[in-house]
Amino acid sequence: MDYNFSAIDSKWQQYWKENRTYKVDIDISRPKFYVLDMFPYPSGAGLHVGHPLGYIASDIYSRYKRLQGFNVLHPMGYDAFGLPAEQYAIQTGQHPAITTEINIKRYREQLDKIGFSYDWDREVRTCSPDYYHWTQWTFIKMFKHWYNNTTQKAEPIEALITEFEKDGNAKVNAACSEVEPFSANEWSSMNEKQQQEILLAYRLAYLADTMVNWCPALGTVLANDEVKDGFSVRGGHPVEQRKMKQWCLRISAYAERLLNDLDTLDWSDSLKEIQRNWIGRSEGAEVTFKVDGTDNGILVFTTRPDTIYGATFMVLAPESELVSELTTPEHKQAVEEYITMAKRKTERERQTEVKKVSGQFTGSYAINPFTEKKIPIWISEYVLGGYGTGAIMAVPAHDSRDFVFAKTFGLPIVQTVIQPGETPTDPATWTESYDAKEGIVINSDTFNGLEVQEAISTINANIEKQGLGRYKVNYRLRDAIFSRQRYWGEPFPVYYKDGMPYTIDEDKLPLELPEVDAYLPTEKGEPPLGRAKNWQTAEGYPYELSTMPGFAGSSAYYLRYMDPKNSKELVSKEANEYWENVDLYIGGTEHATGHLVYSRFWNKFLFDLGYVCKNEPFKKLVNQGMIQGRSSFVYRINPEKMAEYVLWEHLKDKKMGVEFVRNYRIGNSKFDFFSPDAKVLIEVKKQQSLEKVAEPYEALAAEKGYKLLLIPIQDFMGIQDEVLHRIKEAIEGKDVPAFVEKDHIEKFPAFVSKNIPGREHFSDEIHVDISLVENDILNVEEFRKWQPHLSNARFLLEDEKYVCGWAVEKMSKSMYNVVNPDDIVEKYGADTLRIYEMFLGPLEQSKPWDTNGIDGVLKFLRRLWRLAHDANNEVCISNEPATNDELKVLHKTIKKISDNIEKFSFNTGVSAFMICVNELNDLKCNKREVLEPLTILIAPYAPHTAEELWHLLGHKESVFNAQWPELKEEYLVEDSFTCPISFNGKTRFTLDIPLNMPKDEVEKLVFANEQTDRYLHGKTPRKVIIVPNKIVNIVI
RNA sequence: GCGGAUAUGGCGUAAUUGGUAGCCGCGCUAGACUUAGGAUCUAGUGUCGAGAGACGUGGGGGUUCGAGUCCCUCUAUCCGCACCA
Repeated sequence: MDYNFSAIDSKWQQYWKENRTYKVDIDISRPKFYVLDMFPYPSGAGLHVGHPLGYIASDIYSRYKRLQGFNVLHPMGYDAFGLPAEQYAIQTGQHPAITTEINIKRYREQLDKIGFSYDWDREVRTCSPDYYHWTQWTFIKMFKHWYNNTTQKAEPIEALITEFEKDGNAKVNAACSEVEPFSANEWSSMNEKQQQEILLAYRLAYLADTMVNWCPALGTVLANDEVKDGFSVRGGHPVEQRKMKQWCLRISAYAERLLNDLDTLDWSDSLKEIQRNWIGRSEGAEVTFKVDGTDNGILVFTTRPDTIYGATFMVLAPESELVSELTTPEHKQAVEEYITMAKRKTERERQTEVKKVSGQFTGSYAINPFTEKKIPIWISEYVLGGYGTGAIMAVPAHDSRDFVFAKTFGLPIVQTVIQPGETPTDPATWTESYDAKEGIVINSDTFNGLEVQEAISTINANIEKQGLGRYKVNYRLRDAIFSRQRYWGEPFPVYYKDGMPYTIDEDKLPLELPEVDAYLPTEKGEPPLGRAKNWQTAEGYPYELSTMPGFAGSSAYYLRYMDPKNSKELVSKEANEYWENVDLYIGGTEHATGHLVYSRFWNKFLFDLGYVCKNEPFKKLVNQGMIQGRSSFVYRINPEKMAEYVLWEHLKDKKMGVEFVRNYRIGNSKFDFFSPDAKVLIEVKKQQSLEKVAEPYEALAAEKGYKLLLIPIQDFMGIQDEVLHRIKEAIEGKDVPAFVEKDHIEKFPAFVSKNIPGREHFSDEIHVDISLVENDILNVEEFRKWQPHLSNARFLLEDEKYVCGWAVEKMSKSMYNVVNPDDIVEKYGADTLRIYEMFLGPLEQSKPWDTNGIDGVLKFLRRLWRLAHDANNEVCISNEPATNDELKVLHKTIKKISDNIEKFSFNTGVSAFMICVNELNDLKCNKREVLEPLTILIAPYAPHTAEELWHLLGHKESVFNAQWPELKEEYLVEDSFTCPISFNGKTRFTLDIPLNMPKDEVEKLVFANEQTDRYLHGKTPRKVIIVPNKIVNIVI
């Protein structure tokens, strides 16, 4: 039988399904291994060849681990709540659940065709009530816990109440929103609403007025990682800042643990760096500056207490609550105008205006606690309300932003740090500030002469001693905003009583998403859930109308896979203690600051509560690169540009005998061409435009005594000769009609091949579906059928072919460059697709999809197949013992393949297989002793082919129940080494030298060789370097 | 602006981690077989040179017996963050 991949694919996919080959259960007799893919959002577009890249890699790894005796958990599911399904629902009225179901079905079909080893019995969908039951449950737990900074963990809210009843909140060291101090007595005298309000400030899931990213087009708020450059990541709609009451998760409480525990993870440095950046830890001091003439103070955060003597003014964020209090009557109007202006700006505008300096003086002054000088208090947008204390001490000499601000508003600049050995200059003459954190302190009283680092700690200590402030660590990480004004998400298990939120009882979970008549906001502007009937508790308390964001469902899915059918718990203790956490997680970098932060937080919270046994969810993480598309372009002729270009090419070289100029002006009228000698004006335009200008142009020409040629460009291609003829006649003084006959009025879209000269001057680049293009040559007939308006398309060819342009871009529907894996599987088979994707290059690297070379992979699989078949394609396997040469090839391959899989170097693995098959081919080896282990080796890469070969070798069970072949080093040992002999570092020839030969003998051997004399050129070597079993280098 | 990564034949890439640069595949050239086919097989293929040989891992410099690999510097591309005090 020939290598019939489609028959093999379907046969074994069927077999795996029927025999539940990939079903896994807890088995304490075997070590576990958990391999996880980032589950996909099932979009309407289906999978493209980029999606499976990571799945194939993790599948290879899973199968490899299984063959090594591990009990491998390798599940898959769907991140099924999300915007696109909802947008589609708004447009069509179809329930998102239906759309999602259809898409999931399609995804599943596509995934099945590639032959993954998922245990589909463990599938999860974030949108199914059995699943979001536990998302809601976790939310309730967060609502009922607070973060104790002293113990560094989440603790039950009841413990906090007990503490309040005993001592008030004075001794509580919590990560919380701002709360006024109160005593035990005050606590007991509060009514329930007041108490709830205080507790809300402590809860890990809390409701608060926050500045949010509001996207008017989507009608919802977005998380920071859902916004990029002031536009929504999904849809690209503008985003603005707005203050709204929202659910938030106090993820900032975990900032330090999220940061520190990064060190324990086997993730790439770049990814860890992105997370460190996102968490953004900075050490410094919190210092209070007294407001002049009052008892109030302004608290600021600074990382540079060493420069406090250089603080010559203060700046508040415009949204700071202190502003109204500090603004004096004469500055009130200007300040208020400034604040209104700042509020109106969208995130986008703020970002583009980063370099612009703006601000207003409040009229008030503060006292610098060290210099005791009066310094003015300003407000400016460059100080952010959400970071630090929303106020800064400005040190213009040593901070570039403060410097620009001081320069703009003429504020004083005082230098307090200098590079050793330099003499101070007047800061007013500087062009930029000295920001570096190194040097010697000056102008700072008793601290003069200290080195910056010493000064920071000394002044810090001084601040604490004087009671001005304290050492403080700040994080950039903000709490996660957790409400979305959408329909297609998890409902909050929350109802409102007396305006305060309460969670429903856990035994009432899941709180199922209600039906609505439309997926749009209500007339009152409430979220879509406002349309649901009876959306309230049995007692009549209204439920929350927002739903949870996308990351809610994806934050703990890896836990649910461990025990997906459990209706009593998120995950049983037994399952969690067996599977622990994810050993290998593969996915894209796009989740670096979103999902991967939220998941870690979520896991740490559950860890604090004792529901999970591991502190971190994902031990090792590998980011696969993106597979980009290779778009093809056709060049549509722009008739106006074309006509001008072609004419100009003729006119500029005096081909007409007279000189022409381009773009000639008479008054306000512009003509395309003019010849002063022949007194001819030429204008090229669309017929309709010409008719409009004909009259005034004729008048103008008549007035000057010029001849006027108005040339319509409709289908210019067909009338070039005619046009040129008319111009010639005009130049020669013959009387010519102003209009060329309109004999080509039909609209023929015309396209020009890529390498036609001047193409870039007269055509527009248009994406063309890549299925119409092969090797950059356009299939002209198919192209005409592609879209109705192209049926009459005409082409300017080169060598009778239409050559397309191309570019590497993101794979997307709109660029017509999407490659569907189904097509590749159909044409080449699943195993070829799998191997080819791995062969493309290193897993982490982004690369364009390019099928050049896929034939090589198919050829390789055929050659492998033929090792076990004779010339007539009959199975032919020898039971003779293998020769040493054959065993050497095999064991070399065992070593390489194992090493490469461990290192995730799948591309070099493929290369090793190719070498192996080539060598076995040369040896004409069809021995069972070699082919059997080889089949196991290749099974992770090419599971279908391997199963079939395994079967042909006489086995009844799946190859995945076999054992990974054992490496026998003894077959790899060589007795001699081909040693390069180099002169001055340049290799000249090689010598076979017995392994481990003593150095002096090697030297003798080398100098006994006549080739050595040739390269010595009669000179005596100055030095001979012999690195045993590596190289010999002779220095002359 | 800050941070990270990358740069090797015509193309995708490889190099035991400082030791023969270009493995494997594509493409290309030539040949074989053939009821010419986008099948299969064989040989060749970094550049210059008839040859000996010289040159060659983005550019320049350095360390070293020896550098694609280490150090300095510049350039280009990609990615992340971006008024974070």
